[in-house]
Formats: sequence, structure tokens, C-alpha cells
Amino acid sequence: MADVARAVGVSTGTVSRALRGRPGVSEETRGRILRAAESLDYVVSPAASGLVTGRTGSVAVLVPFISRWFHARALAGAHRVLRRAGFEIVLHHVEGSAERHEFFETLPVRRRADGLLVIALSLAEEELRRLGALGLPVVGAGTEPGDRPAAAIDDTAGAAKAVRHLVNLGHRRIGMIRSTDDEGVHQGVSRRRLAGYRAALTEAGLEIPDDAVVSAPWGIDGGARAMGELLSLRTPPTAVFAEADEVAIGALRTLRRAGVPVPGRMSVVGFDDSPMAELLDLTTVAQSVYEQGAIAGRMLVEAVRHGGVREPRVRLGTTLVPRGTTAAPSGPGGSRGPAGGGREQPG
Amino acid sequence: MADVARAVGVSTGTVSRALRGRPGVSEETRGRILRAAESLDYVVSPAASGLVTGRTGSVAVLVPFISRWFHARALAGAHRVLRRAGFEIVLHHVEGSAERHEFFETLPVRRRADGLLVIALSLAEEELRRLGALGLPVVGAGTEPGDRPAAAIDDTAGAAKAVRHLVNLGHRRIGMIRSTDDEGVHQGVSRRRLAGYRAALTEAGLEIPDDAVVSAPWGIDGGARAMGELLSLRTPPTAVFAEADEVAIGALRTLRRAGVPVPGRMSVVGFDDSPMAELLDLTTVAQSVYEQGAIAGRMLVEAVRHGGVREPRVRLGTTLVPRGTTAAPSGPGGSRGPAGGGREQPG
DNA sequence: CAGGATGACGCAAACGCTTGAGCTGTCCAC
DNA sequence: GTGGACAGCTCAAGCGTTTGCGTCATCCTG
Repeated sequence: MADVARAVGVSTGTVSRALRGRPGVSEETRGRILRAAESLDYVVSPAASGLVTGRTGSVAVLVPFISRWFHARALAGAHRVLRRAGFEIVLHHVEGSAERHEFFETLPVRRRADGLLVIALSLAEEELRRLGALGLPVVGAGTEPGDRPAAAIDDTAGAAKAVRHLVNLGHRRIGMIRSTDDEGVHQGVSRRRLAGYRAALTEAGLEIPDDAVVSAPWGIDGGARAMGELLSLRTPPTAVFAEADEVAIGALRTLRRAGVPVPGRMSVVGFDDSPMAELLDLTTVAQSVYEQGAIAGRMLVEAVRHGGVREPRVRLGTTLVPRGTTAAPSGPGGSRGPAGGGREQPG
Repeated sequence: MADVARAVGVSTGTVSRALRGRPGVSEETRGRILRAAESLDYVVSPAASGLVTGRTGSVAVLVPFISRWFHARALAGAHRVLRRAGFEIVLHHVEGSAERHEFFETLPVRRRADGLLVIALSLAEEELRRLGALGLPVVGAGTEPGDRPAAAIDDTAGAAKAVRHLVNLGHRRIGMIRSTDDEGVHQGVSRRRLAGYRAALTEAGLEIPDDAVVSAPWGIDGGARAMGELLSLRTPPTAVFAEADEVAIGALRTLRRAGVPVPGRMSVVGFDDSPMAELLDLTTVAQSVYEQGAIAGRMLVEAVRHGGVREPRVRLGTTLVPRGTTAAPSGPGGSRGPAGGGREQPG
């Protein structure tokens, strides 16, 4: 910076003000400074600047399982807006519960970020408390961390849509496949989607077939396993709602291997509308993941800059995407055509 | 830090030395300092520290298309080792050529990172030059940026394996589906895999069917489109090598829709062995992506710490994974059984 | 017991920037 | 013609560390 100042013939104070767009510099001087900085190919030292201002200029993003479509998309959305706002994005990828614990134990963002974006992690009370002690703006994308700002969907409502679709097709015995993390515990999403599943059944006057609500580790293999379990029930369901597309796809694999026709003998609905769902013609519930990340990113920028977020709770909509894996059941009542009875097209 | 010094009754110089593990501090004092820092829940300011040492403590990772399986996996591998080595990972996600150009134009890592990891981007001469001017260690994962250290595979050899497999099955007319970026240009991978394809054909004494080498934008849709093109040739190939699994999957979709039995009438091989390949029973060439990221990360740590890398060029192996999308052709020669002639089981 | 080594620590000068306070010259109103 | 307002700068303190150098015991050697 001294070089630039010398080249232009002003003090470093003026250079600093010019570069940061502060008032107190004539337009003419500012121009000369900008040009000199450019030609000397000078950039301010974030370290020195941060030392004075107390800001780091970067935000941390906490994201589990980056190779899952959902997480990567949300990250991409957030990255875009944060970068445009001039922030550095420092990535904290927690691949398992061990790393997750370590993150909250050591809080490696202290003094290193101006804000924290949490993607798709349902935080426990204790974790929220720890973040609170951090004194940093925290916002959620695809999750709602405590009462912090967040952009997410209504999982319960989304799940209910999926299940209602099955009910409307005439299914009466509908199972659900839930997922657990590597410690075998159900995360928040799983609980909320279960709630939606239950609500939809209850509202339809159907009883909840507890034996047809099964759990397995998240992923294709888990979904496959869980479907195996369902197929071995005394009376298997005629339709299944899977917590996520990837899980549903595992279920489809089992069904294919077991020779159970889909949707002939079994309907399957997923959740998320990932590219795989489209590819495999899976009925699912769509949500805009990229946008959740982007909106959450915007909120974080706002929180960092102004200390608060004007609209701190954005709930994006979900849409049922009917595809080829759902149809009316071919139960004792025989197969029903498109004109078939039931509640196919309810009021 | 002053607080810690006061609490222990030493100078900040001593605290600094103790915290950084420098000699010149008695074990006893060091212990007291560590404990005091812990209980005061103190962490050094990276800004202040960086200002004097000139190091940022972070490395930048340049990655395109984070939601593609390959890129996310490599990133995860690199993240893990970089984090363990104590670095912050700052993410530079370039989603398109515009952002890519902007990155190399503005070089937003100046003064902000101790090193740069490039994932799966084949850098142009000009880009390499720009990075060179940066004066930073640069290493590649899944790509070999100039003569910089890198962990990657031999794409040419891998592609040749795929094509040889088809040749060995008896195919004589083998097409290839290549991919372009959003500007319609073939990246390095594409060129190398094409070279492998050509080499394998040449070595088998087969001529290269230029009309059966088609290009389309990367992705499922591109693959689908390209396969459509192949099917509309005067004499379509009996087998296709697709540059990547995702592309092969698009090709499979078209074949399914066109009613062309796979592998009955058309064999398809992909590249990468992504989870989708396994799911769809796609024959492909496997590589360890996570490991490429991890090794490259290790190299970068080494380069940053010691100024050089001892083994700067790691080429990981590839393995052909035969699955259900490849079989002997059912050409004019009729379908051939497992005992069929040709070069099914060569030397 | 003198003298030199050695070890443990304190001092203070950077590191490169930001920003409030002070200074100077112009311009305008009266 | 003065005084004041104001724009445009300069000055320098201070941000929180690191680290070379100096100081002071303590210990060992002969």
C-alpha cells in the first residue's frame, strides 16, 4: 500500500480510504489511486486489514456429506451469493459424527469467520448453545437451527403431500422408510417427515401401520435393506414413502431384484427430486435446494453487515412430482383404471 | 494473549512461544500457559499472526461443478487431510466458464492462501502462467496442471482399458461419446480419453470410425442426445465408450427409450465408477477419487511446509469393472455364446 | 572459584493496514 | 475583508502477534 501511496503522491491513509470507497477522497485522486493499485497489481492484506477492523471477511459453511446431491447444491447456492458479496467461503465438511463432535468441541471458526452457515444439519440443544457462545451470526439452509434465521422447506407438509398422493391413489396400507445417521439416530428431517407421514394418514382416517415404518442407515443400501424388511412383513404395505430419493432408489433396487413390479404391486415415493429421481422415473417431492442455499447466504450477508435479518424465516414450497413409480394399488379390489373409484381426484 | 500472559505471569512473547511449540520455554511454564489458554478459552488471532508470519494458514481449493460426484469426492478427500494438517479450506467454486475466467482474472487467492489445490480442471497455458505469477504452491487432483505436483489417473490408459474390453468382446465398430463444457470446448480429460480410445482401436487393428465419435454437453442429457446421433448413423456402432458415467447413463436412457436392448444390441461402457454406475449396472472404469484428493492434499501440505514435494507425480490405477451393459455383439455373425470365437480371452 | 555455556524469559520492533483527530486551503455569505 | 464551513489530506496510534536480541540465573568445567 505504501508503494501505491508513493506512486500517487499521497499518504497511505488516503489510499486506504480510496480503496474502501470511504468519503474524504476527491474523485480525481481516487481514480489515480485505483489505477495505480491496478497497475502495481496490489491487493490489500486481509490480515492487516482484519487486524484493525476485527472482521475476517470470510464466512464458514458447515456442511455434512458434501457428495450428496442436496448438500452440494445448497452449498453451491450459498457459495454464489456469498462470493458475490465479497466473502471468502471456508468449508467445514463433517463427514461423520466424530468430526461433527470435534467441530462443536473446538469451534474452529473462532476469530476466523464473520458468520456461520449451517447446511442441512439439525443441531442439538447443546450444539446450539455452543454456537450461541460464539457470538457470531448463524443461519441455516435446509435446516432451522433453533430460532436463528433460516431458509428451508416445511418437511412435514412436504411429506404429507407425498403420502396424500398415495392415499388419493387408493392405498390404504402405506409404509415409510426412515434413515439414521452413522450413530443410528434419526435426525431432525427424519422426525419431521415422519410427522408429515403420520399427519396425512391420520387425516385420511387411516391407521398408522407401525410395523411398516422401518429405519436403516441413509443411502441406497439402507433403502434397499429397509425395503427388504417391508417385503418380509406378514402383510406388506402396497406403497412406501421413503424419506429421501436416494433411499427410495435403494428400495426400488430391492423391488426389482425381488421381482415385485413397480408401480404394479408396490408404489414408491421419494423426497427431494434429485437428478436420480428423474432418471429413474421416481415419483417424489421437489424442493429448490440451490435457492435455499442462496437465500440463506443472502441472510447471512445481511446479518453480518447489519446485525440482523429482516425476514429471518423463509419457507420454500414443495411440489409433488408424480412419475412412474406410483399408481393405484392392485389390491383385492382388483386393478383400477384411471376412472377407478377411491379418492383419485378428491375435491 | 495478553490475558493469558497476565494470568500465568509471563510475557506475551513466552506465551506465543509456548503456544506455537517453539523451544525456549520450560515444560512447566508451557503447561501452565496451555492450561490458562484453555480455561480462558483463548485462540490466537490468525490475522495478527498472519500479519507477522506472512502465512495465512489456509489453502484455496478451486473446484468446478461441486455437485458432480467426482468433484465432491475429490474435495472431500482433500478437505480431510488439509483440515487435519491445520489448514482452513477456502472454497472457490467455479460453475461455468464465466466464473472460471473471473477467477483467473482477479486471482482472489492473492494474499489469502498459502497454496492452491486445483480439482479436475485442465488449465490452459495462460491460466498456468497466471498461477505461476502468484508464487504459490499449486497442486492438482484429478488433473495435472502443467508440471506442478498432482495426483491423478492415466486417463488415456483407462480409456484404452474400456475400449479393449469392447474389442475383446468382439466388437468391431465402436463409437465414443465425448463431452464439452458450456462453451462447447473439449477439456483435457476428453482429449486424453479420446486418445486412449484411439490407441486401443489402432492397437487392435481396427479403424477409427470418425462419424461414430460424437460430442455433446456434459451430463445425462448430453449423453442422451449423443446416443441419438449415433443411432441415426447409416451404420451405428455396436458398442459405445462414453467419456463419463453420467454421459453413459444418458446414453442408456436413449437406448431404453429407443427400445434398443442393452447389451443385446448395444454395449455401453462408462468411466469413473460413480454410485450411479453401480446402481444401473453399468460397465465402467473405476478410479479412486477420494484418494486422489487426499494425496493431492498431502502434497500441498508438503509443498507449503517444505517448499517442495518429494514424489510430485502420483498416478493412481484404474480398473475395468465389467457389469451388465456390455456383452459380445449380436452382429451378422450371429450371437456368440461364452465359448464364442473372436478375441474373447486373448493371451 | 573464575569463566564460559546453557536455558528461560522479557523487551520491543516490526507486520500492513484503518481511522479519528488535526491541518490547510477554498469558497461563500455577510 | 473576515469568519466560518467544508472538502481533501496528512499524521500517527493502535490492532494482536512473532521473533531476534539482550538479560539474568544456574550449572558445569577445570
